[in-house]
Amino acid sequence: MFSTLTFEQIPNGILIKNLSNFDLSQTLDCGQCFRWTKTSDNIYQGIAYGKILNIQQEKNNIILKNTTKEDFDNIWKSYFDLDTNYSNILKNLSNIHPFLSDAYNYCPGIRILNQEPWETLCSFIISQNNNIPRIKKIILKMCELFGSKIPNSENCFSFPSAETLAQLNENDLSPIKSGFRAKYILDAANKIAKKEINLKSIKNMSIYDAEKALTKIKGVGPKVAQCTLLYGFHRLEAFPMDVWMKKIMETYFQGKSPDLFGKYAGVAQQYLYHYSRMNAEKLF
DNA sequence: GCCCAGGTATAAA
DNA sequence: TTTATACATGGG
Repeated sequence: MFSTLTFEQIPNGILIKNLSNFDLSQTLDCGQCFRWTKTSDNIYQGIAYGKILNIQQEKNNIILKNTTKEDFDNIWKSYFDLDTNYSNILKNLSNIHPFLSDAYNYCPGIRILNQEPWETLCSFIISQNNNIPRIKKIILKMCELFGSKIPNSENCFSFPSAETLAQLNENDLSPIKSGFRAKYILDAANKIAKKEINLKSIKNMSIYDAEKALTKIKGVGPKVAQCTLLYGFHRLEAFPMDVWMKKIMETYFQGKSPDLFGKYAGVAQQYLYHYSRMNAEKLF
């Protein structure tokens, strides 16, 4: 049976107890999000939906600091996917194939976050042919230059809206050092701002139609589109097939140990969710 | 210097 | 329809 989530209000925050299949570093450092920083052991600070959060993990207990009950209910509960019972899903997936079981054992604590669609789209456009530290730097700079300062914060900025970015040109973007991706960011911002592509309607499209709509943006191919759908729309059936997934599968099915999991701990686990809805057996 | 980074657009086979 | 190459930038 699914035990309901129990949490209690503490001074200036929320305490959640006995949460299984939740690991902060596996979730926040796996490459699905780019605005979290480890500030000390087991503590991360991040920004989403225009709010700052400090979050700490001690074994199966999570403390959300500097937040309110209201923000927890409206934002963070959904952001960290706390209403989903991962244990049963993952247990069932593990029984499908040893590959999935290995993937599960490698990183059992990854949650698929509910991030903002526009931020996710923009972030994954920046991610192409790039590495995570630099992706984070570019996004940080972009927020500092074009986002709004978060009230009562020292130096924290929200993610700039598509409307804001749509007013810029390539030259304006040069300080963020996004290189050839600048024109892609601008094309995305323009198409979203002009409602040429409506992010709200994408939520309800089939995965196929959604990918087709997103790939109308310059610089958005299948990988960026599927990542956006998985991480920005929480479409668990999305399947971002990338070079590493291909390598892992090739390696695995040649009978070798998929040591490649070590390079991107997130990959295997993230792709698990794909199989929860797709007919995975065919692939094996 | 050279190579790579969780891709994509573009130009050739 | 598949296969190469450039692309901006920074770090190893």
